[in-house]
Amino acid sequence: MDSKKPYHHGDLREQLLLAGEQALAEMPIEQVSLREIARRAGVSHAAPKHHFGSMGDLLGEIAARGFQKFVAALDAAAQHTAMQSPEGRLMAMGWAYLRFADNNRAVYALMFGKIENMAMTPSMVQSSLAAWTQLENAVAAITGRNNAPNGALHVWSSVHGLSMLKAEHRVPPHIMLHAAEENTLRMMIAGLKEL
Amino acid sequence: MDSKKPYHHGDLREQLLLAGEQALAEMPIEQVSLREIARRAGVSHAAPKHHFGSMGDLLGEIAARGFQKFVAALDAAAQHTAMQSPEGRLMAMGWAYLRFADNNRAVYALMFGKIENMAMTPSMVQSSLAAWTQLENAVAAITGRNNAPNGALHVWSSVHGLSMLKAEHRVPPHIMLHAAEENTLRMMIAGLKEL
DNA sequence: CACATTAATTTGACAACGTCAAGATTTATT
DNA sequence: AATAAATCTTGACGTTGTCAAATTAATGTG
Repeated sequence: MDSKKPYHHGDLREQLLLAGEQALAEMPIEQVSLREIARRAGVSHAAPKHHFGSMGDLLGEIAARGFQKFVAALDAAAQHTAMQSPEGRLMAMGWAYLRFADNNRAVYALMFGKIENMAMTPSMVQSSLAAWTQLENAVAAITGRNNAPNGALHVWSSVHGLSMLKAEHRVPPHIMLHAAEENTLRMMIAGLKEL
Repeated sequence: MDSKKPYHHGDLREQLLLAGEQALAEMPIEQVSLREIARRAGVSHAAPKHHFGSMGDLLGEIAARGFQKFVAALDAAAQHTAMQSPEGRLMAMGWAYLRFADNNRAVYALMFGKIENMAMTPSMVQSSLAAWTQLENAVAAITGRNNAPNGALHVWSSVHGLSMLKAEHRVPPHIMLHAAEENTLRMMIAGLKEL
């Protein structure tokens, strides 16, 4: 059912997702509408109905894809630092997290709840859980398995908070951003060892 | 001009702000509309126009008030722990932060950018800056003045991230929340000392 | 190959939204 | 008391998400 090719025009479902991601990248999130996405895909305003029950379903699917790319990015960072120290690996994952948030602003905002009426698809829950597991593993190498959940929450909070403050331009101008980010990641890891 | 009392019906400006805050507390943020707020205030749908140029201006004012309450809450925590250790004080401020986010979900979301078209009023910028200064002072007592800005960013990131994850229900269910929060705050402070 | 069935898309409608312009109504000023 | 200014209402416009019905194309079946 998923693998079937075009019925009518093309694989509209895929086109809508791409158009949606493109729209999110090009315009402020508040003016990305279902009709705008349909417009970009070159179909009528109600065409999406058959592929996505509601706007929330479409955005939910985009967020789910975002989570997959997100997990992949963290994974790549982990793989790439597989033979470094656990601290070095966590540091790299932290930077990968920050980079992802920077390079996928709108999708990242979507993933973490900027839009209320967004469906939480099973695929999304799964990817989200995968990211946590990934993080707990990286943390466990430093704190041990027992403390991994609490450690992971600490790490996630720190990096996520930093991403959000940056994205919403809430970091005061007198702070030198890049150096401060490095410091924040270092402090985050230092704190981890006192758990 | 601000202190003038009712012209026509009552002080509608104030009523609209109250109705808005009430609406934000009672219904999902995405269905809080200008018309809904006007309805709650018992006036016609276009009545707000004279007091707030746009919906964003109204929400901006609500967010600005939120920031004032926020600063006051942090201040109270700082005062209340004035004779404790700097670490104890920062801990108390962290809990105050988390409590505020819990007790003022929608306003807190507003304050940190959940709604895009929100005006950033001067009063809001000022309160926001005040909160940073407050935090930097509390941090300076631990790290010294020079490191305070970077330390404050670390602290804010950690607590803000935790608040957001909680608010958006992104904390995995296998984590015992209250204890994990306490731990996160402790690790945050421990990291601060390694700056 | 014809014909019925099912899937995909369009068209048109609805209620709700934010905003604007024009009119009505009340308060302030002189 | 008369004029001006401020406040609120009414009605309109274009936009949005969603739904129902009509339309079109692809599939399945004799």
